Amino acid sequence: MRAPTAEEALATVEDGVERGSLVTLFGRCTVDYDGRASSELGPGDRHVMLKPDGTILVHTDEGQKPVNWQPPGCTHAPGLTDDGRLRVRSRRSTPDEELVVEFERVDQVSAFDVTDANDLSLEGTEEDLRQRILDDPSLVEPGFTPLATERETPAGAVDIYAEDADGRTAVVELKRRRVGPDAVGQLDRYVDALERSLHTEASVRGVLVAPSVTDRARRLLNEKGLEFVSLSPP
Amino acid sequence: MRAPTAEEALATVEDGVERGSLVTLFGRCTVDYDGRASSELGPGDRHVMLKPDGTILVHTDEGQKPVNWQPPGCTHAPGLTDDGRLRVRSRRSTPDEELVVEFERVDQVSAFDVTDANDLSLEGTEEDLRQRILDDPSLVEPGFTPLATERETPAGAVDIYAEDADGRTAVVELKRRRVGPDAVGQLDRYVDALERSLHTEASVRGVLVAPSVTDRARRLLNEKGLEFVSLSPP
DNA sequence: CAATGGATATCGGGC
DNA sequence: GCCCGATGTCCATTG
Repeated sequence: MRAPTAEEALATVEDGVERGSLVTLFGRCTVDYDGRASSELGPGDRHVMLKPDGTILVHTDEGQKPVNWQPPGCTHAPGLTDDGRLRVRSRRSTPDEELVVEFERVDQVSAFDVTDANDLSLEGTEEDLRQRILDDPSLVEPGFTPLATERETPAGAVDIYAEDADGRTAVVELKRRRVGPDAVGQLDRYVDALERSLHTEASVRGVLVAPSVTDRARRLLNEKGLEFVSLSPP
Repeated sequence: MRAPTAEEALATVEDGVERGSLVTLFGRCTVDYDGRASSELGPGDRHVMLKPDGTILVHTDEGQKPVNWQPPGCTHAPGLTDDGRLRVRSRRSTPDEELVVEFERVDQVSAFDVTDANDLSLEGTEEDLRQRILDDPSLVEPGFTPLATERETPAGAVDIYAEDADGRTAVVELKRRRVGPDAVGQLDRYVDALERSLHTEASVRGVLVAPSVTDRARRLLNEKGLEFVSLSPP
């Protein structure tokens, strides 16, 4: 298939953006970004995708993440440079950001009409782990009784607010996968905030529920007097 | 351009994967994922990208993130289903994961040879903020003297380990953008660990350096006796 | 709008 | 390979 001229490519991009198509480009280009940070990328062969929601993605041959991008909400402004090259500017505000892709050569340009009514069904999330515990609280420990989920504290909402067999208040922090020190700090903040806000004599138990913990997280749990229960999403 | 048959598409994908090209597909497909979590996605029009490093990305018309994906390191296994449809399986181990894309219809298939020697130059990172402080420590406060970066503590490496004008030890945690409670917890862990490991009488100062903090983070800083200095990456 | 925390996070560096 | 923290994180949810 013959490579398009800059003018032909521009026409396809303009029409595709106008019509709400998903537009793709492949060719040799440079990329400049300026916004929350700023970056420059010299010439190379890359794949560029413009989505009708304002997303732009620039992919190289490596990595899952685009080498440059803009999130949804941008306005795509295709055009020609003074020396007749295809250029796409994607701009947004809050924050003020712009991505500019300039093509030395366009190998292919395509526009696709997308019909996608289907939603992703995903299993194995933290929400699934929470439901597993609510369905059978004894998985945490015998006599464990959840009282609320997402209960607000001055430090934020706790995943599960509960009472143990002895009537002591307990806070559960859930993680769908193996956890490090961050999750311990998070749980500690909740326990601390709850003990202050309840201004009760008895201390509040903090329980981290996750498949496993790292050594350092385990040490932090011990230091802070927090507990760990091993449990995975269903 | 005529849409390829499943056999034609398969030949292009097989050849492209074999040759180390970047392969793209557009068409109506279903997607199944099983691994760290699992998901199903019913039929819809999507863009699929196979990278030579083993990445696979499935994009809909919305969002910056692919609706399904596999990170680098997968083996792409294109083939035909029993009823003659194009199917691409991408598999990896550690963790054991598989993504399967099955096409009801292929509108376009392409294979691109990618030459990209250029590296991204990025400015405005936490590293840039650190350099800014090392170049002029008085930006933190008069008499501030950095002694080490990435100094190890039992809780992890601190961004900047320093001494203030009075000879007190100080720990700096850097963030390139506005911070929430998690950064305060991180700084607190470092201060705590250092005070223990130095077993010194004098307490260690903890200083959070970032453009700004949220209300809750500010409250946490006060509770913990930690400090904040407003500073942005250059 | 900002804020908060989850994510199949991804990515890179260190060990 | 695991661990740990940064990320232009993105993203949904909530106020």
